[in-house]
Amino acid sequence: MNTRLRHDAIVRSLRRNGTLTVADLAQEVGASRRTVLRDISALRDEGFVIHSEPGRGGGLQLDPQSVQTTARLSVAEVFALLISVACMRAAGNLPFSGLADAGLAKIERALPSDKVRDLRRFLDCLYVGQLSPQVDISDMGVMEPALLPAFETAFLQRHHLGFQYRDAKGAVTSRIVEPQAMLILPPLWYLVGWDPVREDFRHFRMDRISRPKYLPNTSFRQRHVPFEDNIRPIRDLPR
Amino acid sequence: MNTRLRHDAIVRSLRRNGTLTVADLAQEVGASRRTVLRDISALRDEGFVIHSEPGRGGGLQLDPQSVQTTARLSVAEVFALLISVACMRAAGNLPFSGLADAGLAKIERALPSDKVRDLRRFLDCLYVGQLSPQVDISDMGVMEPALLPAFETAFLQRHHLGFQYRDAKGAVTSRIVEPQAMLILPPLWYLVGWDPVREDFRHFRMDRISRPKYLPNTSFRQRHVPFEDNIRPIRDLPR
DNA sequence: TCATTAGTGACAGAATTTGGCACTATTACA
DNA sequence: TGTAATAGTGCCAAATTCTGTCACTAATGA
Repeated sequence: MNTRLRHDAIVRSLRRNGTLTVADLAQEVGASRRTVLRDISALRDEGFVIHSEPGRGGGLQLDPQSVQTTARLSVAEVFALLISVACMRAAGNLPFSGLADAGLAKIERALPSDKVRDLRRFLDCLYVGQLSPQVDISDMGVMEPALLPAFETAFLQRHHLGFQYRDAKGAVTSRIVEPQAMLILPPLWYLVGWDPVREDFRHFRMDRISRPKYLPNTSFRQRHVPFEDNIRPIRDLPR
Repeated sequence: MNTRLRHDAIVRSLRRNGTLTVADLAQEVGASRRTVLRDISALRDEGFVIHSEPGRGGGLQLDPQSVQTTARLSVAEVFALLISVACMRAAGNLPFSGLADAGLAKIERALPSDKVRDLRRFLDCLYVGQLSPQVDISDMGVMEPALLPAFETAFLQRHHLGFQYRDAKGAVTSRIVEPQAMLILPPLWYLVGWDPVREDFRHFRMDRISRPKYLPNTSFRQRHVPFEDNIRPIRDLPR
């Protein structure tokens, strides 16, 4: 039996049985008493809280609050979680956000630092407002999955972003803008872009954008976007 | 050097240098070419996408999108993340939720199954409505951190829940209820409880509850709560 | 006082990992 | 076309790590 598998088996067994002696555990996982003790020591090093009592009637007990889990997450998945929690927090008075932050901070800490820097730069351009205007939900489209990656790339690389836009009357036009920010007024998301042809800022409802595509042959110098006071970036992240 | 450490070193090195040959990597991490090749194979098994080109000028290249991170999360932290994403999804048309779900599903899969069962039972009692009534945000209090754990325990163990409640006029009363559900109408959260004294359901704004405490000496048989059609449980979770 | 339990240290044997080597397949370049 | 450079595989012995055994200490309850 693999060391890792044995560690898992020990944690499971402790969770199931409450209190166990080292000898019991050794029999259960099919290893020697010495090995189990070494495993317990390793688990404690990894952050599991295991109480122990020597003497008659003693044994080991796992603190259930310390039960932990691991998972390998890709950068995109971490990013999605990050946004979810940041929005939740920015959007209102929500419980758990402290705990969720703690969890995210742990995940984030494990990411390579340049990726974190990119994530933060990207989050700098996300703004959240207090409440959405009253919206007919049935009218809402679905945001294209490709939109966010395209926006992220265009924003970070300072490239122009092209797309098809369907306005409130249903008319479709082709647009090319310099992406400046994203504005979240739940449940609506807006893309804020500088339109170099019209020489003005424009807000686009993100569920009305289709076929987004960044244009790698173009580039621009980033500007600051003037936003109202009650809109704040969701920059305010764990740690 | 530990196998795990070497794997991390290889990933870091590939990220930093873009393209590297196996020989370069071997020198960098201080291991033999054969060992590095074995490590690459192991990393691929773990989900890292590593492109390779044989022949002159070839080498290895790590797909940056596949960079992964691990973290150990406690059950409470996973729970908090779970709620965040579930609420986000229930509250409206949001991007990323697919990705966030995928990340959460990975985390959840690694949890002990009895904990997952508890989480799901608890989430069954959470309901989310479409939009909040217009609320004076400045009037909103802060939810007590102890409230959720107390509610969770009371709900799962079917114990009564006692607390102090401050109504809209500011009058404070002591309440004891059988917790039935939680209702989320962002940004407000409500506790739905059966009041055995008044023999009726009562809704309590959670930011007006203080000193929550479950009463382990009491118990009750759980009832179904009649809810309107436009309120749906946020049960609809990853996987 | 005694049986029972956690915990430590040392050491030999078991198991796993590592390095070296010979090999194949692929590619760029002269 | 030939040659050097590269990824990748299989095999085996050496190096390293892990495991079990044993002897021990300390703490606890009966």
